[in-house]
Amino acid sequence: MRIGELATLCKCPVETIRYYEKIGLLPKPLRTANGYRSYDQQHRKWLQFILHSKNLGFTQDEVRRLTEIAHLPEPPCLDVHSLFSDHVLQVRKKIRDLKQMEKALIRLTMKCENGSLNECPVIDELMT
Amino acid sequence: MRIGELATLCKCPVETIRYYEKIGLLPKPLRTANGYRSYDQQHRKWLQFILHSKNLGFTQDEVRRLTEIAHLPEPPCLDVHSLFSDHVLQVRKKIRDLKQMEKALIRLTMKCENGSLNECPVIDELMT
DNA sequence: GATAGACCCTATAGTAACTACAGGGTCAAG
DNA sequence: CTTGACCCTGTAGTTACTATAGGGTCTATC
Repeated sequence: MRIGELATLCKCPVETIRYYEKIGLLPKPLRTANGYRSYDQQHRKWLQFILHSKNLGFTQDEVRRLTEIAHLPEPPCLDVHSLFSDHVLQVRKKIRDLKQMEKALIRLTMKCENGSLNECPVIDELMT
Repeated sequence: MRIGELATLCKCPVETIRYYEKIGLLPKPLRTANGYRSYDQQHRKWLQFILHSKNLGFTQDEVRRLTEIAHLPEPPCLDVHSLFSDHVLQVRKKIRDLKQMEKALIRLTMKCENGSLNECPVIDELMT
């Protein structure tokens, strides 16, 4: 199948597929006589793998490590597990940080009294 | 005061201060005879304002709008309020998305049974 | 046989929000 | 008079793409 078909199948822009190939995340496909990329089902699986990992919030670097593990003949489950549990911790930290942010934002908007004031106390507080 | 002193006062790298000046977030300071930047207390307040806004998760563009409002003679509280409440919604959406992620990650790590398996079912699932 | 339109190709530049050089100048202390 | 800590400008690198320029290919239709 050609790149456009793979793109619609995986709901991923064509440029992104070429990009993943360029940075070595997705294995290079064969080329037809006219130079077009030619993909098979295995490529589809690899791309799916990358996209799902991204969806779970893994960075390019982490995805790279995951794909390296996945390409091994007998992927060691333990390595996958440790990558995942590290990542869960990071995600939890982000959630905590965002909740802090939310609290701070709400505290400040309270000072505004729904924006009914003429002078803005929020700006003053942000400057100090 | 010179850029290094401002940097240590605000706990912000020197390069970042120059960067904020370049993109027009921080007003250009006066220069001493030898070309060094010379900052006063007002600059410190503006920089503080930018840094605090970033800490609350505002993007550069939002910070720009906030600083524009803050630089007005009578900053309209209503505008600040609407920027803040929009932002709270975005933050909440991010929290929801991350919680989804966390759930999916945990469901997958469960499949691993603490990495004790020889074959990795997580990799298989990510490919489909 | 010409041409329009939908594909495909490469290579480069742009985005956010900085950070890290390279290659210089200034100034006070020893 | 030189060492070291500052300061300057300008450019390139980072992440994870997206967009554009400038072309080639293939199929259908007039």
